[in-house]
Amino acid sequence: MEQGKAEVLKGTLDMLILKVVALGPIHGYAISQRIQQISKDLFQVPEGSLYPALHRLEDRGWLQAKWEETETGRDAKFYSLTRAGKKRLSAELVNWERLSEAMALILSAAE
Amino acid sequence: MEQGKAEVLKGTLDMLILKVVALGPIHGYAISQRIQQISKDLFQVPEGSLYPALHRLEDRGWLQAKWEETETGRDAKFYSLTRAGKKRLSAELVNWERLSEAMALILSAAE
DNA sequence: CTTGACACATAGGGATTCTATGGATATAAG
DNA sequence: CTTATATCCATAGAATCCCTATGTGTCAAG
Repeated sequence: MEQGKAEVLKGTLDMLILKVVALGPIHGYAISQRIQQISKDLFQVPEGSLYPALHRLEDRGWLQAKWEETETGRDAKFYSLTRAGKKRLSAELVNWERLSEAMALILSAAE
Repeated sequence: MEQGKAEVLKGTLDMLILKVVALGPIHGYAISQRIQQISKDLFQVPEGSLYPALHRLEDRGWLQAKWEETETGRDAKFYSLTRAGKKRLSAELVNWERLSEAMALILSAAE
């Protein structure tokens, strides 16, 4: 509720991760930074939320990971979307549209 | 994810209830129907979610309740916003704006 | 007289996320 | 050199929020 940092809306973290990974292979730590950056510093994704989510998405077959080196020579787990992950993302995007439109209907309702 | 009924976005139920109550005094059962109706039948609010939420909002001082008769002669608990509830709602609306804009930023991000 | 709508309520559990903590490596600061 | 900061991964435990399932009672319709 405060001005400044905020948590991601519950239930949307998976979709946000899938979307960022869809922009190109990327490792976990960078995903969280990217979300923060694109959201203009609004959303924080703590590592205790991020990594369990990544494992969940991998377990469900939406992400695949392989260890590679970053530009700076560090080892990092790079994630990319599977075919199922792409389908899942697109379904989640469609669903988000419906839900946020319904939200708008209610929040703009007048007596 | 399916077409048809959906759950409310997690974390938004309190705001939706406050908003509907802000339209005028209304009892619990009708709140859930109203949310469903305004959302064009998308959102379902099961009673097991609704009533605990109403009690929570009352405990926090955002809603006040009194027993009255409905048009059809039944007893029902009519809720209205307290002053604190109005402030809370308006804060939640502002916050929702910020969050959904940040969501849009990420979901429309291109490489 | 039984089914369905109305109206309230709670217990118990599931899913998701957070806080707290841990480890390891690189780089910059002092 | 040593310390702090940033990078990168990970898990345990708790908190939050919501749902399913169940229960009570009333009223109207058939």
